Order: sequence, then structure tokens, then C-alpha cells
Amino acid sequence: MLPKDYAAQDCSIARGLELVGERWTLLLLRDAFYGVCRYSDFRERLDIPKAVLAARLAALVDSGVMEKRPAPDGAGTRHEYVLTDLGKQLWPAVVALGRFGERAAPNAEGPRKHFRHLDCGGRLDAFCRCERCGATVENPADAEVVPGPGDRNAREDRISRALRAPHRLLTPIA
Amino acid sequence: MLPKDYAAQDCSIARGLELVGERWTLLLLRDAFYGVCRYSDFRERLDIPKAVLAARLAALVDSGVMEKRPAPDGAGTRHEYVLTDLGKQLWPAVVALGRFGERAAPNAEGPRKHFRHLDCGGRLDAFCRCERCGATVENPADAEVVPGPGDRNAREDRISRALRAPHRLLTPIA
DNA sequence: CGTGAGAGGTTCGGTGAACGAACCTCAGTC
DNA sequence: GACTGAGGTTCGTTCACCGAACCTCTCACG
Repeated sequence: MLPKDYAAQDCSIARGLELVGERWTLLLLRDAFYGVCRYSDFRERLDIPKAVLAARLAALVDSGVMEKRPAPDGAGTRHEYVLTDLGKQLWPAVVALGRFGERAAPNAEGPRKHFRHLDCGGRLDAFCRCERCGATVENPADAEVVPGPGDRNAREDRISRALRAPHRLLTPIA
Repeated sequence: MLPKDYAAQDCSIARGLELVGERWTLLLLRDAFYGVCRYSDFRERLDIPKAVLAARLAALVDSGVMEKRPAPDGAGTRHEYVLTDLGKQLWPAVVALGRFGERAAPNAEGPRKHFRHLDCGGRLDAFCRCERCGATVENPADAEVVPGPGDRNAREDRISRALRAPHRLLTPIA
């Protein structure tokens, strides 16, 4: 969350928040789970100031949550930012926050987006359990994002449009 | 996290972060799960500016995450702030963030604090599953916080001292 | 070879939130 | 009637966020 550290808070939650608690950071990570991996795509989807995006990405790379590397398609000056194993540990936190947000500020038309178990098509609850088969989905790659009934999604950027169809997590978009 | 809203982010996670994403808010909720419920106790434990604490508590009450009510012990001008049912939905998010923080910035001596299943004494993983009996602990009242080997905890306030012994969640401290 | 465009930034001035100290108010108590 | 502790509010300073403008490097094209 925030600019300064939580000094004097000898607590794992505080440590975690120092890494991912600043404004924008968790939305950025959400998109990383969705498969966004390029600087310009993050920008397009989040409407985040460039300076802030650069700072957040650098901080995430620095703390080992994301990895920055040259784009695989060889193209010139491109990079990609992908979640490290450490970053993927945030999976249950992202899911839980999403379910909370949905309950706290529900859409009249239903959920906007949700996560579905690839194996059986069941929805994931706040504990990442598949509501159909009961399994806890520990690996985000075993799930997909699907638009829900309330996904009016006014955004028209490349990424938001791509996400109007189901998409497997951690798979780069386009 | 942050001051402003995430306009134009039509997403449950963004909605969730608007409610609990500002600086201090999640630490405050962590303490609420621990059983802290008085204004002055939050202050003592968090070293948070009074104005900010008042603003955060008001916002949480306003959004239905916490409830403010006169203290049950009848004492004069006292209040207590407790989690509502909506607030308790944050349980998996708090646990997941804690486990993440622990992995991202580990203590040499081991975890500082962790959660234990009351029924069987097993530790909870990032998905709130008991590592001993395998059950998903959906209700925070079925768990307790226990200090771990790395709990050097320099703080000497009332609350931090009380939490050096195992304590059932959602049970008011002292 | 020169020009242009897109990716991935950095720099800069203005605004608004967080910080911390001081002050305020009300209930009970001595 | 004075004091104390709970639960705040007010105020000036500092610092991060914002957004616009600018910079650099690589590739594509003529």
C-alpha cells in the first residue's frame, strides 16, 4: 500500500504489504495472472502514470516477485515481465480479494469475472476450492478467467477485449 | 492502498482494494481478527496517526466491513469496533497475505506468528487448509494465532504482549 | 542513409494524502 | 471542582502520486 514501510511491525502480513501493498501493485499482479506481460499493455489497461508503473515494476522485480527479461519473440527493445515462483504464491490472495470485493460491492447483474477450474469447469471460491469437484486449485495454471454476467466492461483496450473470452491464467495474451 | 478510487476498473479485485487497499487498513483488519477492538489499542499497536486511524475506521464502518458500537462493559465513552460478517470474508485474504509475506521475506529463526487449527493443532497453509487434518478452516473462530520461533517482537504494548501467548481469533483481547 | 514510429522509459511542476503535534470534548472519579 | 483517559479534530509540513513533456534505442521503410 504504500509509500513507506511499516517499521516496527514484526509481522508477516506487514512484510507482505510492504512488497505488494502499494497503490496499483495488486492490480498489476492481477493482470500478470491474467497473462499481461508487457509494459505498454499494463499501461493501456490500468491508466497508470508511466513513472508509477516503472517504479512498481522495478520494485516487484527487485523483491523477486516478478522477473524482467527480453521478449522471446526477439523483437527489438521489448521486454516481458512475468511472475516468478514467489509471485505465484500470491494466487490465493488475489482470489480471496476478488471474492471479497464481489461480496462487498456486488453488481446487480452478477459477478464481473470469475475463476473456473479447467479440469471440471467449476467455479473457485475464496479458498480456491472448486465448487464442483471440491479440489483446492493450488496452481493458477489449472484455472481460467471467464467473464461473468455482470461484465459490462466499458474498456476497449486490447487486453480487456481479449479477456471477454475465457483465458487460461499465466498464459500470455495475444 | 490508496487515496483515490480505481475508476474505470470494472473488476471485483479493484472494488475490494478500494475498501481495504489503503495504507494501514489491512494491518488494522489483521488486528481486528486478533481480537483488537478499541481505538486506543489499535493506536498503541500500530503507531498510526490518530487522524488516519479515525478516517480508516470510519471508512470501514461506512462500507460495512466493521461495526462500531458502545462498549459492552458499560464504561463511559468507550466504543468497540468489531468485524461484521462481511469483514470476516477477508479471512482467507489475510491468511494468504501472511503466508506470502513469510515466504517473500523470511525470518532466519522461522515464522513470527502463524495460525493453528483449534480442533487438531495443525498449522494453516495459504489456502486456510489445516496441514494436519486437511480441513479448510472457513471460520476464523476455529483458529488461533500462535507466536512462532521467529517472534522476537520488540513491541511492548499491551496487545503485543498479550499475543505472545496463543489466542483464539475474534476473541477480544483482555 | 535518413526518417519515422513504437517500446520503454525519465524529468518536472502541481496537487492531495499522510504525518505528527497540539488542541478539544465528554464521562467518570477522586 | 479538578483530573484523567477515551476518542477524537485541526493544522502545518512533507512526500508520494499524477499527468504532460521529453528522451533514447531499435527496427522498418523509402
